[in-house]
Amino acid sequence: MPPKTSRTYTHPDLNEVPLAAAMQALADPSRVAIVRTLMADGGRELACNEFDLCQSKATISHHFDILREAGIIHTRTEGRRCLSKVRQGELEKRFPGLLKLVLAEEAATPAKA
Amino acid sequence: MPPKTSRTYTHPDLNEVPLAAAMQALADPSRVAIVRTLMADGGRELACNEFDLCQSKATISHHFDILREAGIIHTRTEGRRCLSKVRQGELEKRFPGLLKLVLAEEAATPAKA
DNA sequence: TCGATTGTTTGATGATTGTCGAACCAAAAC
DNA sequence: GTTTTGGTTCGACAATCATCAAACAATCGA
Repeated sequence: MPPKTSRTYTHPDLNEVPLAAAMQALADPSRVAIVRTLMADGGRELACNEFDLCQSKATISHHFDILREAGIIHTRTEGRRCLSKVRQGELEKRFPGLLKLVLAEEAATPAKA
Repeated sequence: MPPKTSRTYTHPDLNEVPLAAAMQALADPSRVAIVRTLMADGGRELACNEFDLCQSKATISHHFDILREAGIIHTRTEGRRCLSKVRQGELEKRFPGLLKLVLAEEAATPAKA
């Protein structure tokens, strides 16, 4: 039986998302860490509490909001968990190479960053 | 005879610039407009007052600072003008595809952006 | 039904960012 | 030498952003 009032998330049409919004979302270290963790092993779906972020639950929730609103991740609820994954295909189509840049940067990041 | 104390600008080694800094710099509409104007006709060098930005001189100076510090543009003085151009080659090498994304976005920008 | 878990929302705080006018500096034009 | 022009710096302000504690909501487990 479907849940009564379970959370549903709205996801923008990526064609409606400006590049600046995606860049703004990916300019924050915490959000980049989220995306990289999701993209490990080719891409997977993870729940909010499966990240090693050392931040409050409110902050993490906030960051997932921003990534969702920028069209970078897709989120669905399963029981009391919310599961998110990167919208790889659509993202690549809308912003070719952006995700690759972000993933490549992990290896290239200067020590002081 | 070389000028006494003419402005000289320092430019970061692009290998020292994190992707997040470049993205942050390019997430602002004014700075993106600057980059696009510089890149029109394949790339050119322009002075600060050759942009149609409708902002105060202090604000424009501020935006050029950020682009320079993010390693996106190179600036030199010529008389009382400062001339800037996009560091295309180095930028493409360090962040492959980033500039292309920014330039492609102009055509693709949703009406409401 | 109650307790635990996952996640959201609210309101607040501090930091960061974009903006500007005014004052200032350097070079060119007169 | 003075005026004009291009650009920088300073200090201030408003907006935005990242952060959190506390309270709350929905679901699962006992």
